[in-house]
Amino acid sequence: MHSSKERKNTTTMESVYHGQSTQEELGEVMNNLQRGLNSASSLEVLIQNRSGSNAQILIEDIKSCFSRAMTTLNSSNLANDFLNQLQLPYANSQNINIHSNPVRSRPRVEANSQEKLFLDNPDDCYAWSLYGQKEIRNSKYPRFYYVCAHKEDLDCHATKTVLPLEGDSAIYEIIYSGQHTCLQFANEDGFLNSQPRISSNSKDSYASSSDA
DNA sequence: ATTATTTGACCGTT
DNA sequence: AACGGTCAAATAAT
Repeated sequence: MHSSKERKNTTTMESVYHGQSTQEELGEVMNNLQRGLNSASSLEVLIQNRSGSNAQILIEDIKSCFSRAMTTLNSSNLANDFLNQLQLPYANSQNINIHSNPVRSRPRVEANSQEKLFLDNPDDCYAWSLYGQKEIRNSKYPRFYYVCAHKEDLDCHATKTVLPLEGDSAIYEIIYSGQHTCLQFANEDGFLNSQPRISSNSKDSYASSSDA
């Protein structure tokens, strides 16, 4: 029926990495996040003394927002590069748990905002919709293809792929593509209900990927 | 019944 | 022709 065979940017999954990052901007973002977290924590202490339920909910919301924002940065090489260059006090934060990148030196290709990460957890704070999986030639596990869950309602075309890698510890190659245009709506009408809905794929689930 | 996941076909790229 | 990214029908889960 729907023969929407519009081939989009099936860009090659070479060593495509993020482009330039403005360190001032990123530093400001990180500082503001840090300030917000500190203020929220301080406010939480005050709220606990007064036991206000509504206020407590707001506090949780605030902390959730900061958490998601920091996770967003965590899902980007921007934060990693920045923290590696400048030793900020929150460089030891648990939110910055990017794994060492096993990829050798790569050319800095200014591609359309693709970022390849190697993380121990494929989850993030975005809502993704799984639209397919594919057996990959030299990989033991298939690659999972996600598009932002707000593609339809908010016309957000951010995508990501998750490829579990073999190894002693579970590491996932995660490639983010595109921008989350849905984020601009997040703070306007309150929530974006971007609850993480990614199925935490354990390797045992699809270990039966026998011969083709 | 609705939503999520699986699966294979389709098709562009290499 | 092989590979892999996308689509959508089939199936499973809730």
